[in-house]
Amino acid sequence: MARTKRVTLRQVAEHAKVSPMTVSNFVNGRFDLMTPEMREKVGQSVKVLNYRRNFGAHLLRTSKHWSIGIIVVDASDQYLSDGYTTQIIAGVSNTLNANGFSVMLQGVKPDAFETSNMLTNLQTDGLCVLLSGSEVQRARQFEAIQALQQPTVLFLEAFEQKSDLLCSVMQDDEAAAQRLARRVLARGPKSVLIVTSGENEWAAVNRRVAGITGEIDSARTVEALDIITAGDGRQHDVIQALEAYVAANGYPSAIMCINDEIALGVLKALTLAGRRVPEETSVTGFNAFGLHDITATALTTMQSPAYEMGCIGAREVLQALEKGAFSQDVITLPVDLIEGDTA
Amino acid sequence: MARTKRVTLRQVAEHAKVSPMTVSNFVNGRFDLMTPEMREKVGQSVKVLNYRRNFGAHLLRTSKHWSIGIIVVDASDQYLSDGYTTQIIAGVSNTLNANGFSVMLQGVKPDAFETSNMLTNLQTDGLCVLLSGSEVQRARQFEAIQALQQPTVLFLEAFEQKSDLLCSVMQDDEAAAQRLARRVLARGPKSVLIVTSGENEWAAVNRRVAGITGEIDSARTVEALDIITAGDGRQHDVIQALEAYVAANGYPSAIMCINDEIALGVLKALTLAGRRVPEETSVTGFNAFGLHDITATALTTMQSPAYEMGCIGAREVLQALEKGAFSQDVITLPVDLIEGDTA
DNA sequence: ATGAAAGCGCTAACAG
DNA sequence: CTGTTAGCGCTTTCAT
Repeated sequence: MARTKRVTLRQVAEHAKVSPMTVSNFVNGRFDLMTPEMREKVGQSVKVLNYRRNFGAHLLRTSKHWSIGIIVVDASDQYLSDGYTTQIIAGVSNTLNANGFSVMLQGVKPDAFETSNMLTNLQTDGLCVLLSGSEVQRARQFEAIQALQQPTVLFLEAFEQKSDLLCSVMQDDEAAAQRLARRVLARGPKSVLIVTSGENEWAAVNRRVAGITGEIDSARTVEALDIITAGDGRQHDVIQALEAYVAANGYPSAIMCINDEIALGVLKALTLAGRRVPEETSVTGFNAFGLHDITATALTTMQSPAYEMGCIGAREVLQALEKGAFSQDVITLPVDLIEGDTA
Repeated sequence: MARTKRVTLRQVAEHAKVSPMTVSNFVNGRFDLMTPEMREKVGQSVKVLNYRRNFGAHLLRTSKHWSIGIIVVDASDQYLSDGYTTQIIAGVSNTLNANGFSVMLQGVKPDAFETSNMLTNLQTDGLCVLLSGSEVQRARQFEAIQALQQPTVLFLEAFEQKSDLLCSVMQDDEAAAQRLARRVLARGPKSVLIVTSGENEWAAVNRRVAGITGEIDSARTVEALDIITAGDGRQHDVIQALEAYVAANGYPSAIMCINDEIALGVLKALTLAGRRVPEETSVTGFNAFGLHDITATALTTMQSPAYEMGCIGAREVLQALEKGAFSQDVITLPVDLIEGDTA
């Protein structure tokens, strides 16, 4: 790594024949502390020498990292395979980058959270976190975050315990699930099957299930309501789980899936079995990620404001860093219904 | 941000009643420079005081950031919407994190590359880059990278100009395209249509087109070979572009799409038009991202080793940082055929 | 409006 | 094996 040594502030000062302090002021935009000629002169030298401040020295002095960490807790190495996650990250990173902050990204397994180098190295000013795992694991993750004493935005999840350093940004999963359930109920289904997956246990998934079952229970028109977990939620598992269910119980009149990927798997299984959708069995997804209309019959699903959530979360961290407090404890965004043809 | 001041190395030294240097040695794992008792004593103090080294001071002294930047050049804000990209990033970040490095991520518009804060702030030891844009733009991006003098891994792209600081990690798009074309040619199509998109101009796309056309030309069995560009490659554009083409030329006997998303759009259009696949028209995709078998007839496509490419690229940067040179200029990985039912 | 002095927390180099 | 010295490049503070 024989990199040529970088130009220092002092060298610029010598070049411009001023004191280092004036150069520092120039670099930091404090132009009111110098005459226009001075400013011009120093500006020239900075440009000529291609000066860039040494980040380490700056950091040592100011202890501001200008960096926000994004931690994605996921059971799989492929922690960016979910469109929901990536949209949030895109929103967060674009907003932060536009404000001069850099973004550190790390995917972590649920039980490795506390020991991840994002948490141990502490090179950030704040955090954005997507938790997952069992309730116990999530609680431990939550504790680890609190111990850091950094302003943190928690996506998709809110904890009882409030703090000035914590802000939750979520979508209204329960209301969305209710909305979707109402749409399904309009067809007067006798039986409803909910399909979830066990790969990642998101708090949001529980809220969706709660929303659906609540709405169905209070309607009192559905005779049978079952819930199955389809392995890790991929194609193969979904089809297999559905086949097993159908073999024992016959086809339900409606299948509500906890996300679009599962719904597409269900849709395929039904199509292959020659079952008409939605006439014989209606199907719904959740959290459209751009491929809901890829099938011949477009999937009925919910459109989450993921990118926007990312932007909002990022703005909240920035505000917390600037003003010392988030604007709110919990920010909940509405979810839109995509009126497809499967329910 | 009234954060309690962090414990310093000096304080640990006082607590353990040793010199700061010994603590430093302890923290940096140089245990051979101290007696076991010393090591034990310092270890206790470090744990009791919950000491963590000040990153700024460490950086100022060593000028090692322990950080690698990933830059994704994309025309859209949604720079993480492509499964190919996200798999590469997952591979890169997991590998780097496992080796104690953190990862900085930034999405950049093609013409904002040089001014992105990743390039101007220079807080990284090395870079991993996914370029896109017109040839002129990509050339400019390439120049900007060279100016940084940091070891850089270029994904999906290789430039003429070689350098010790540069390494390309790619998949063999041309060979893969040829392989796929041979599969298509086996059905003896009279006419072939290639569908690309204009959203991002990846160098890889050009190689795929070259592979397909080369194979078809040399076979001399196809009467008509056309290429169309379907807007930004989304559903709507694809269907519209295909309809326009068909209205003018009729249905081709084979449609080869430059990626899976386009292929799924084509598949939908054909299904809706009642055209049988692959009997009347065969269809192929490229770069399967997990949804190739979501449709009733599984898509014939190519499986790229994206995650692995990410891991390999990351290992190369690490090696370049350690030993001062990459293992190779260009690393090319093979692409596997996924034998679906659409071609 | 400009400059000089001091020190942030750490580690390389050397002395004991 | 342990300690001392010096200084990385910058900015805060205070003096001019």
